[in-house]
Amino acid sequence: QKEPSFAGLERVGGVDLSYVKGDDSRACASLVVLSYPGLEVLYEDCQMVAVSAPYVAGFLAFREVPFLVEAVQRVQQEEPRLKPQVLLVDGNGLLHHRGFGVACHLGVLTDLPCIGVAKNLLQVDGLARDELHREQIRSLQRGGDTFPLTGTSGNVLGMALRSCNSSKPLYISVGHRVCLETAVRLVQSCCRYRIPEPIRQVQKQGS
DNA sequence: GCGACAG
DNA sequence: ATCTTGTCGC
Repeated sequence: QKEPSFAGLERVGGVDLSYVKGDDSRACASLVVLSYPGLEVLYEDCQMVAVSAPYVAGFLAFREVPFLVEAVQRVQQEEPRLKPQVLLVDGNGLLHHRGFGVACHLGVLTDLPCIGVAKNLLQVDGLARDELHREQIRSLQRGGDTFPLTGTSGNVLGMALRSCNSSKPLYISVGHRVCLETAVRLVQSCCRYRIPEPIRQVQKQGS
């Protein structure tokens, strides 16, 4: 995507698993598709699933991705013209211990462009929630302000993004077939509140 | 051994 | 992720 205005982009999706309270094994696997740039809900799907893999930091994909793939297959089967052109995924992409978080898994398995959107920093490759990091967060003055998440290896693993008016940033990383700059710009353009609207709507749908 | 730990 | 208590801002 080289066009600054995202010409041709009409549908942005969000995927999420929301867990039943008090039951670690049952969850609602949800997909929403929003119009772009209007951010109106075009499609919602929620399917109760039995989750078997435990949550282990660094292995989120093995717990969640099978059900997210099924949700993408359902929209393709039932409403193919509403299939999203890009997915915002609750979790990380390249910002991961092994450089391959849930947003990468889902992208490869569905062949859809995917963007990792995490609400908390995954502490990997020297990145830490330390005083330096908190100071970098304080330096983000306005919605859209960013700083790169550069690991000890020297690689830029993602970007911290101040969305809207919230002092707590989002952690954006490449999932699949989207560069980091485009990922940050698209997420920013989907934000009415701190959480970008496709993920906010899918979490509302799940609960 | 202890702390850290996306969702 | 969920739960719980309290605070701030619109």
